[in-house]
Amino acid sequence: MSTHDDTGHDQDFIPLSVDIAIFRLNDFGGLQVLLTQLADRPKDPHFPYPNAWSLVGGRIRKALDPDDEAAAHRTLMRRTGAQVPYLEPVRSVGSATRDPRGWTSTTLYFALVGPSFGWTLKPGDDIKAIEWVSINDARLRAMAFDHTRLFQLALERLRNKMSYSLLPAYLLEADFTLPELQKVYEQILEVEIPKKTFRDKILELDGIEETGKTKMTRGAPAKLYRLKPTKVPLLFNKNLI
Amino acid sequence: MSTHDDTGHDQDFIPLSVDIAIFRLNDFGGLQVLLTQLADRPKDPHFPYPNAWSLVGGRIRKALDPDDEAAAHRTLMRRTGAQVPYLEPVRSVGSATRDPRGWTSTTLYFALVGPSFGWTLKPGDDIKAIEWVSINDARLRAMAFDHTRLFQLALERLRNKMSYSLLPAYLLEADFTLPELQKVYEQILEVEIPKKTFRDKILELDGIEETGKTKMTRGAPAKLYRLKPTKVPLLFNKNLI
DNA sequence: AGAATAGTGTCTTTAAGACAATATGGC
DNA sequence: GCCATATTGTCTTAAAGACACTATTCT
Repeated sequence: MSTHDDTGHDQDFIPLSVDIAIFRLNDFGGLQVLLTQLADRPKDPHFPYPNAWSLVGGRIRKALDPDDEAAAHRTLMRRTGAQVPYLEPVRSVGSATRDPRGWTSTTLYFALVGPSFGWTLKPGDDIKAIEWVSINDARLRAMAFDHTRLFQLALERLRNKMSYSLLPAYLLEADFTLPELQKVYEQILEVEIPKKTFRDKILELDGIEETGKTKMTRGAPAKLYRLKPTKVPLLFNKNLI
Repeated sequence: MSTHDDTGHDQDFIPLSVDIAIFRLNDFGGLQVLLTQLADRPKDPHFPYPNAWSLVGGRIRKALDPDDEAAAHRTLMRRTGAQVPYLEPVRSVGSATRDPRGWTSTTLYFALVGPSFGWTLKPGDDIKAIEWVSINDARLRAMAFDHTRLFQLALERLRNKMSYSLLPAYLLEADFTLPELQKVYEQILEVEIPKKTFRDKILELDGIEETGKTKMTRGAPAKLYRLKPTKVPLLFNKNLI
């Protein structure tokens, strides 16, 4: 048996969607996620969550999406008008109960964008508002469908993976300093990391390189680094924290 | 927008399946995975992979499966007649090309079973044979659909996760000794671990407890341990290796 | 000059690993 | 007793962390 079974009953076709937890840092270094507010839909009295907030998401369209990652990119493009630099699948959730109208399945992604991500937030017929929201915002605790749990899964994956990878670099400009990078780790993981240890481990990883430029701050100027052009963000063999 | 979009077109319903990489150890400690051989289906000339080997899998059935994990359990039960002690989702893959007949999506799981997993392998109309196969077996390199890649993803997840968790305990009897556990790590990760380091880290984790019994070997008897009854297999804060 | 921050060096503490010592069974 | 293996203890080495020192820029 496999994916494919011609004995499959017609009634077993299931609506498939993607939902994306897209993260950025606000001007003070706080982590935010992009939420959309579902419209009223007066013409659709069975729509279960009018006015509720949800992650960015949308149905997979066979004709438009060669694969599920393409569906995620298309959905983000539709709402933000820009291409995200980092996108990875977290997991899929399918059940009879996550949508009161019946069996559905969604694939959850998480995305990271830097401060100069060139988005233009685009509501639409089905979306009343779209907004960057702090990860402590109360709206995240009462979202449509199972999106509260999806958001938690995405945040957990982000925290987990950043403790052994250079992922947080995608939340900064392409050129960044080590003190900036350290602050991102400390802010999101809510820990303090000894400066020496942090620098030694990051540099030993050999996943970033000097740009030759420096960035002025209030004190001494800091060297600017960039990610080396590898496909995958480099992984620590031991945890950073 | 969300999982749910009443503007979704009928032609965007997509066949959904689960595929499971179920692992066990053979009598010599080698890792094996359960494969099925797809039947001929002479009545179905469009079936793309007659006689090919594949992971255990099947269509999700709305009427039978409250959620995707239930579908995985039901599919495993159908082929092995037994309940697996450990099952976790790896990721979903959906694309227009993974099945030549059109857009499909599957959720990949991996499962671990111990030596006394009470299975009875059950072929069927659509399955010609079902067999435990060493992870080096050539059939794994030429499976139906994208199952070769799915298998690699599952194996990668297993190797990755066992380096910071007690997962390998699920490949042993409920009561196991530390030398047995160490051999599983070493076998699957293909590394040697210093005995003292291994024991110290495993015990410090506090995820296993002594049963009070011992197991005779060729030399001195070894203490038997069992997993403490926590839901989640305990995670190391630093990698084991 | 003084404040603020970047980057480095040194010493202490902690963890990992090598290796030996002891213990317990089967034969 | 002898062999094989389990389990623990000790010492060495390596990594992590505390902390101080130097360097650079701005005011």
